[in-house]
Amino acid sequence: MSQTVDRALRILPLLAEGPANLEQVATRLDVHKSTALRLLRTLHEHGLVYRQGDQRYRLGGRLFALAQEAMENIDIRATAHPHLVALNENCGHTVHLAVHEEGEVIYVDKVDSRYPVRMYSRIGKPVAITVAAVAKILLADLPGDELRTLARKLDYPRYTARSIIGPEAFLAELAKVREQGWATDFGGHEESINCVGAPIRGHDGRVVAAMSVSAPNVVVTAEELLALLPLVRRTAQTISRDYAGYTSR
Amino acid sequence: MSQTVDRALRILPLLAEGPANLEQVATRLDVHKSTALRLLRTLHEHGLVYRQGDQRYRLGGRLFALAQEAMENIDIRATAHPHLVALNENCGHTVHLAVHEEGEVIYVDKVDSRYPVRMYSRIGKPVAITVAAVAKILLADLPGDELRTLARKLDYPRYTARSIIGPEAFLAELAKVREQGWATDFGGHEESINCVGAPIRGHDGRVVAAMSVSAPNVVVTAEELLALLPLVRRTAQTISRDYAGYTSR
DNA sequence: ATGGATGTTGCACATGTTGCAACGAGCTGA
DNA sequence: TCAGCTCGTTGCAACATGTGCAACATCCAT
Repeated sequence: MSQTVDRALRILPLLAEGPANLEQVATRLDVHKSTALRLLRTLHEHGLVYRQGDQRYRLGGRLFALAQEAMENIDIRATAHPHLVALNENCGHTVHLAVHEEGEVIYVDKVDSRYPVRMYSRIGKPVAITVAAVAKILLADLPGDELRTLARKLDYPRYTARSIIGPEAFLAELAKVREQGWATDFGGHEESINCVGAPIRGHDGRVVAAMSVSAPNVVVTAEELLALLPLVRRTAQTISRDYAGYTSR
Repeated sequence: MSQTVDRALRILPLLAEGPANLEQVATRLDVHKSTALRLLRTLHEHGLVYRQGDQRYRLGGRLFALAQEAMENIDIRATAHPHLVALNENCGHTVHLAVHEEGEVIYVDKVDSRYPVRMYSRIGKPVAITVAAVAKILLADLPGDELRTLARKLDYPRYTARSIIGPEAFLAELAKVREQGWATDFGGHEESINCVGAPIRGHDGRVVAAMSVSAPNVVVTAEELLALLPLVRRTAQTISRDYAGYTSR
């Protein structure tokens, strides 16, 4: 909509790939050097890009601070957090909380496993949308037409032999998830990692977030993890009640 | 420099305070509604802001993804991480890694305490710059004039009775830190939390990052923590060597 | 010294941004 | 049901702002 702002913002993902100098930025934006310079300066003034010693630009620290504050405004987080911690203390595994936002699913909270072998994930990281248990839960709640459109647009990377490939398989899996009210991911993202997840619902019954418990094969088998399902679902329901009571609107 | 981009970027910290509707944004930017609308739409297209159900805007998920990627480009992180983990396994306390960037100090890595009582901090969070051990270490390395300018500009919040207040006290503390090559924070930020930290240096001897070990009083006394100082300094030196060898430029 | 590569500045032009005014949608109370 | 309010959206004309150019500055290698 706004050309100038659009150009400036296109610089950010570009720099996210790695530091770049003025000319590289100008070339990739397809604008004159002087234009790129002005945009970079404006971003710099706002702390969104940082100029390192060798004159190359990279993303700046303000970005972290903003992401940080944004995270803290997500009110489901505050409600859920103590319950996630309690669940973690109870079962010892990694607990995740995720929300959906316009075609992306992102982790917004995480309580680490107490076992030395931990899975890699990080708050703020976009979730593998076609395979993760939390993603299935969140997307299963979308209206049918919107979901079909999304399913067609998605990529279906074959992370492992058990990854879900293609819109039909994905829609079928989501139908199952919607039906049963919970989801699993047994090695669909990383061979040796299993998850079980459950939805957190707002006062109107819509899914507002999803939580999951994850553990590597070397710690517990898929069956043992599945045995935790009732506990996970109970926790999700407790959070839902808490949230519905708490939410002001 | 660029008015349009400047206005657009001013929206971000504004939304970081909490969700806002079009009119609030327009008022706070001091522009017409239609202008604010166009800027918001552009930010929206890039995923930096998100429009929630009630039509209010808040910061969007792409921000997390960007911050995430930016973090992973900070190469000192990759070098330091295994050493931080090793130190954590050795002493059990929370370990932090921080860097300095234009007047701000931010945590870029963290390994959590194995004790149940953990301090609150989060990767990406700006550090309490006037009291934290890592901040003292990083700022102590700045050139004298730049440092004095900065010291005069800073706020000195009285977090606790032991917080450092005022530029003179701060500069004196930094001189001591520079002299001795390590820093502490005994309850200057939170009454019951102590830290000891050491600098990580690049090939030219300049401080490129700082690391620290933190623990609450209820777990170990300040004296016991101080006993870990040699270990912390040794780890920092190991990372420095690793980094100087590794760095390509 | 000389040449090349890259960052920076001032400026004239026209393109994109701006505020306005009018419209639309949703809500409230009479 | 309608008038009256608030708040988001749209089209447009005026002109402020962003744009690319060309010249200059700086740095490095030869």
